[in-house]
Amino acid sequence: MTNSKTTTTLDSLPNYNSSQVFDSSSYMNFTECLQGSNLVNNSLATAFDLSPSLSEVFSSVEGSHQSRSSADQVGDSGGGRGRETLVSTQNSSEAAWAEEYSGKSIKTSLLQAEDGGESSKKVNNKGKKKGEKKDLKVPRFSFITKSEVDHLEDGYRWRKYGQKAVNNSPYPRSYYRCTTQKCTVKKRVERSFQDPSIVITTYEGQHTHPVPTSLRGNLAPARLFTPSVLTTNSIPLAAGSSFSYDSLFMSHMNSKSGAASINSQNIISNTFHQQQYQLPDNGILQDIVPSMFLN
DNA sequence: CGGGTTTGACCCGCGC
DNA sequence: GCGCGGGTCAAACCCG
Repeated sequence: MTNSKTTTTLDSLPNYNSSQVFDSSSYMNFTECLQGSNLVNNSLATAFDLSPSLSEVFSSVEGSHQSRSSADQVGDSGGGRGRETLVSTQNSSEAAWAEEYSGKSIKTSLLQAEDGGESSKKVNNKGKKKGEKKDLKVPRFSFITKSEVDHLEDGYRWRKYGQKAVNNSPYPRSYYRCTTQKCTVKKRVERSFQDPSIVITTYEGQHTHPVPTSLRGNLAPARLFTPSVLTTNSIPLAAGSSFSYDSLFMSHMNSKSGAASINSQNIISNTFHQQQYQLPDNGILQDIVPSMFLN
């Protein structure tokens, strides 16, 4: 675990039609999403920068509604517009995307699945607390990583609470929970059986606390997506400008829900606060933005 | 000893 | 109704 550089390409939702993929109400704003997914508060930065073996990342966002049937969400997806098709439901996705990506360079895409169906169905109705079901939308954010290590360092502390064998795969799926009290974020990690170098990480929920300072010193937000991490060709934003992921996210949501497609102007001007991140001067990050949300 | 991991059992929803 | 598979629990175990 020491080689590779991380190259990430954010594309867009592989499998869905932009016009129907989202139900904005079901998604949290991007920052939340990222935060919940450890992507913002330095987590991914950690992963990208500090995880030696990480070489490529593929990401996706899922807003989950538990109510949807998997057939619903996955079903029609039929390869959204010429992009890589990536079935978001993880159970069946394995083969699907392994197939898709094996042999090709993996591109990072912001995949939004309305819940990825996969686990949403059962979610948590453990016999114990049946009174309270956490049915509501559990925001999910998943990404594919080409890494030799399964559990990427993301700044948060996790406790493994389970492991299951995955169908048709020699690699097990591990379940982690954030160790911070009252934080219900979960993370699921599994490796592609077709391409063992690929790891699928899915975050569920959002952290209710800041990243536990510590682990790796301080990681500046700007380093979140480092130049080496991102490569993509898409609509550029003004380099050096700061933006809010939330804005982007919301814009995306809007565009998804029927509104006109977003434009960088929108993205930058909208403010949904929370954290704002500085775009690196080299403009790399700017590339990622539009591509993440335009679709 | 506290905190994390392992692992088999259990729960539950879904499809047949 | 039943079996399957995913997700979670929790006791046992490990480790610093």
